[in-house]
Amino acid sequence: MKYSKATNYALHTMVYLLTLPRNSTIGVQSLAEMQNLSPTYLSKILTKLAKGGLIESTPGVKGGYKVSKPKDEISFLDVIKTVEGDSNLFHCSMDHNEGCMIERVMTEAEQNMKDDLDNKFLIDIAHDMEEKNSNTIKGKANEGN
Amino acid sequence: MKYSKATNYALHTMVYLLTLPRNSTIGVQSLAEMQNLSPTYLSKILTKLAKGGLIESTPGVKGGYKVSKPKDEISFLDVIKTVEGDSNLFHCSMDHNEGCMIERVMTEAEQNMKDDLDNKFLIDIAHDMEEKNSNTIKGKANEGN
DNA sequence: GATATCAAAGACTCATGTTGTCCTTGATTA
DNA sequence: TAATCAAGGACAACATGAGTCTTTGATATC
Ligand code: SF4
Ligand code: SF4
Repeated sequence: MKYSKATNYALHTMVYLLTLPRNSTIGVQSLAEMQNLSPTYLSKILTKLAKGGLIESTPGVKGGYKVSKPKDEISFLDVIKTVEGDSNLFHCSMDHNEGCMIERVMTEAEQNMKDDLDNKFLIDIAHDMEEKNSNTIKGKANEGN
Repeated sequence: MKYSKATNYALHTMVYLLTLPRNSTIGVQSLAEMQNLSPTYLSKILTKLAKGGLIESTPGVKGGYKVSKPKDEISFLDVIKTVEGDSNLFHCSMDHNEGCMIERVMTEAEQNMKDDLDNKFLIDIAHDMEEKNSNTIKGKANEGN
């Protein structure tokens, strides 16, 4: 019962993408270097994020990734749901499920967490990181046209 | 990122134990039968619950398990923490952890879930199950002396 | 049009954790 | 002493996560 590392990578990548100027892109190569992990693995995660509509990718020489939503609308939950999936933490396989109290309590509690995560936005983290940009991750992005 | 089956088993077992009359015990054999699972596996879970102080076990012929706390004080969180462990869902291995915003957001959200789970008590589920005791699990307990 | 640069995707391996079994040990009651 | 209970270690089976390698396909630049 833990968040996967992929979620961690996804969050950091998204935060970094939010610090980039509008219309500039950055490749998976650079993104992977910053976090010291394999480009191919990160690529799979980014593909997920792209399919989830959070980022978009352009192939080719000056290609790369950039966010594809208004920067202030991307919540933690958006990222987590995309990477981890959006099924419930607790689910019972039994079929007499009619108004099961246990499942209900568990799901309601989980919803509290999700509600909170849906109200925390990555842009705030990005701003915070930019302020104390001392030891934060850095990379070179492609200039936007 | 899911609750383990062990948590499910633990919750159901605890709920059932709460329906038993004071000072009566029931063996892992019967408990396992009700839930259609192996006694030895359930035994490990129950041992965890025992070490966590939620239940206590007495060996020997008329032995078995019974709750070892006031029945109305056992929360969902008590059980979950004992089975799943109480570490955080999100944890970053980096050491520049000084006031990390990401981890903070994630942990705070998790805390909301935990707070809720700590305010939901198993005894209420047990009462609810007793009311509509139609299709609920049943077993024979040892009479209390 | 050839080439370099990018993402996407499938197949695969490796690590880890969950789930479960088997067998032994040890305590308690009858 | 024998039957009945839990505790625990060792192990196997399985699922999932984590990561690598390689191929394919799209795009821009020259
Ligand atoms: S009571 Fe609820 S959690 Fe338990 S077996 Fe039935 S549906 Fe599943
Ligand atoms: S910013 Fe926070 S979550 Fe990210 S690497 Fe640093 S400590 Fe970990």
